[in-house]
Amino acid sequence: MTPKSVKSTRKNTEPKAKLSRERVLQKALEIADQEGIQALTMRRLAQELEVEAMSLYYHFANKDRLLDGMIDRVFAEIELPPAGEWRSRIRTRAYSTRAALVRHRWALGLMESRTSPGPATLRHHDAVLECFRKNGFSVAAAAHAYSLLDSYVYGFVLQQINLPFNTFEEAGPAAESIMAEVAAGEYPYLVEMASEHIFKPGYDYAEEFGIGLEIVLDGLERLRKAN
Amino acid sequence: MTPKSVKSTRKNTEPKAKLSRERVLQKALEIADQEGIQALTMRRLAQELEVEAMSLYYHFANKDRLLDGMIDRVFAEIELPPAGEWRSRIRTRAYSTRAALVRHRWALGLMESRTSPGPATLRHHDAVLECFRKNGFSVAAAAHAYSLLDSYVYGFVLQQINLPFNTFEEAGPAAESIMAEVAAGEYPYLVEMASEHIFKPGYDYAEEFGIGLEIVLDGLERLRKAN
DNA sequence: CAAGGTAGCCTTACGATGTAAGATTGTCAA
DNA sequence: TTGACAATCTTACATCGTAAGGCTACCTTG
Repeated sequence: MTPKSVKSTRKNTEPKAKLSRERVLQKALEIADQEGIQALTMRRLAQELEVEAMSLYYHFANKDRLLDGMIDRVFAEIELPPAGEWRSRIRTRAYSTRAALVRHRWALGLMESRTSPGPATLRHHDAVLECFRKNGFSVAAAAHAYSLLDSYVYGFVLQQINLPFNTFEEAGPAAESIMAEVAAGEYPYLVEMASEHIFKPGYDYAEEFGIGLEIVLDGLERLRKAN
Repeated sequence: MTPKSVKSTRKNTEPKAKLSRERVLQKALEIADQEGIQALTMRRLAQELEVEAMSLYYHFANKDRLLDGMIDRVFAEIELPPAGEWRSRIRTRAYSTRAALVRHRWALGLMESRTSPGPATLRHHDAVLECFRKNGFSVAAAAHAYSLLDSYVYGFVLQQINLPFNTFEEAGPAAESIMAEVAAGEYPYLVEMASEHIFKPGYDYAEEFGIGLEIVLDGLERLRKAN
């Protein structure tokens, strides 16, 4: 099947690596990661792969299927430690999920509207459920736990991505334009929060993640015991 | 061609309502709510307003500014009860937020990439912070609380929207195609969850919301006491 | 070997989209 | 009357996803 032998005889110019689902997905991820999802057009993607746009349609029915595939790749990056205490395994998974979604900032926005999960996604969900079920969670409790956990993780990333800045250091320029609207005295509590908490050296919103996560994990523990 | 050569100051037989930021936003919400955000094009919007597409650009610099305005309208719909115990006020707000985001399913997807909050958004955040600060939350605790609370709410809605179905009743048709992929025995815990919990009469994922929310509120209470 | 099938990529074309540039009109103050 | 400004329209263009079909090299089958 693999035409390894390039016996094209004469004038076989150069490489022209063959197209494949994987190669297309790989390049699509690169473009979206580096330049944003709006930079990912079929023509642009094809160009980077040294092909014409319509060639992509041999491997993907349409752009939506391509996006589905990209989402599945992101889920494949999320790791669930194979062994250990359930709480630390779930914690690791939560951090891993956040890392993947921040690494691929376009992924969350794509999840809305995309309702057909790929194999990596299904496999992942199954593994998490297994972790719950084998550690004292009833079926119902596992459902509650999963819902709470993922809601928190997804929601946190959504907010983190929307933030105009993450750390105090990079806030500098943005801070002024924001404060300009805000400082008129209309939003006293936002001003308080900004000046006394957020606009302080060393502040990093990402660190909030761990605080909320431990609270969520405590909640999961109670779900586990309750049933 | 437009026979609107109205004599002068007198209003004619309802000739043509004037365009305005508010009227444009209103119609944009209607279209997006009823037919999805992809149906909202400048031409379509203009048509519904009985106007040409380019006329919209007098009121909005570009489509992104229009979308910003729409998001702000959604935030304006979220209510925070003006009085009462903090826990019940925050609970009400959480339900109200979820309702608004489900009513306008396109809103969450738009929030990614939109980083300039409108006045209603700022006002809303300010009111919530006030509620925390006046009820024993330190500045830091209020920051943690807000992060956790909104992460949960946004994340839950994100999942709810992505679900192919919400209740058992509407699951019927979709269930089969899903189970077809899944039933091969590769995902035993997903199958268990589906058959023993989700695919049961009366199941409604939306009800999970309250369960997780109370756990989150318990967490907030502990944040409040801790500092 | 020839004949035909098929996998994989390309060419051309079309309708839809956001919006730049500038023309046109209605209204009102001077 | 004039002129200015606010609000809307006309025209045009680059870019997008993708439908329809063509081309070519390889493989199978006789």
